[in-house]
Amino acid sequence: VPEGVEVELYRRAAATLVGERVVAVDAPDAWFLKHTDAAEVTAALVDAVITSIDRRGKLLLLRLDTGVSVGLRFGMTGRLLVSGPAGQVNPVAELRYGAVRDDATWDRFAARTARGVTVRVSDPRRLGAVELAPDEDAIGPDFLTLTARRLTTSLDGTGVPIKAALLDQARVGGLGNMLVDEICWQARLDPAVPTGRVRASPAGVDALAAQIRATGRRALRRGGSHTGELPRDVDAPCRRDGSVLQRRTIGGRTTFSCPVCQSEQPW
DNA sequence: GATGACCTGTGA
DNA sequence: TCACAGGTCATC
Repeated sequence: VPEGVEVELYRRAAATLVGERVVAVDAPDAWFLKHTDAAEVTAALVDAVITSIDRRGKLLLLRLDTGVSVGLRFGMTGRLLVSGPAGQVNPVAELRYGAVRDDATWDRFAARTARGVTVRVSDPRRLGAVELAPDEDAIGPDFLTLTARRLTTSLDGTGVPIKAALLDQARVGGLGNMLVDEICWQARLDPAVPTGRVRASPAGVDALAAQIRATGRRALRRGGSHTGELPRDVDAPCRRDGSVLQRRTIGGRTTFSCPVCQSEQPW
């Protein structure tokens, strides 16, 4: 599943596109284009030069010399594939999650540059999106550089479970279901604990911010948000104490946690 | 603030 | 055959 970790890997893979002029666009799936259509997105890209490629949370941004930015979202199953003139596919294509096949009917969006580099979004489930000039300010501080100070602001006074707060892209950008479960497990924090209780402890906010950064960096190093130590299996034992993991729905998402080592406030 | 819809491949 | 996966958004 493409969380911020995967999108960061996509960004690095796509860095080869910087400085390239776009010569062709293929946008065969109108449903995938949000607040725009194939003609408009083609007009925005063709003849423009890609000046930089940025990431805000799970949003990938192709910035153009025209001042326009094209936002790519990957939903649950979207992948970014970059291929050079020789046709080789970028290693990002090897990432393991969900479907690993590369079916041409899943192609939702593609752009080709003058030198023959192609960037392509493949998404079987069609939950991703392409958007012109997306609202970048709607995304909170990034999970890889999150400070305790900014996390404190993001956790302002509510009783929502801490997991739901961390999944809220307006509060923290880039975290998805799997990474949040892993972060809570690493922090020995019950994902159901009210956000206000975490915020009330400066030491807790500090530790949580550090854990978010550390877990994010580790997942990045290991190549994906699915590489954590917390098993996502029914009846799987906790790696720390061997307890049978608990499976619940929190924040509308399937949640795994250890009923023993994550049951008490660690701070 | 919680819930369901969106979408469709996957595996039981 | 059908529940299930989960990022995002609309609606309750």
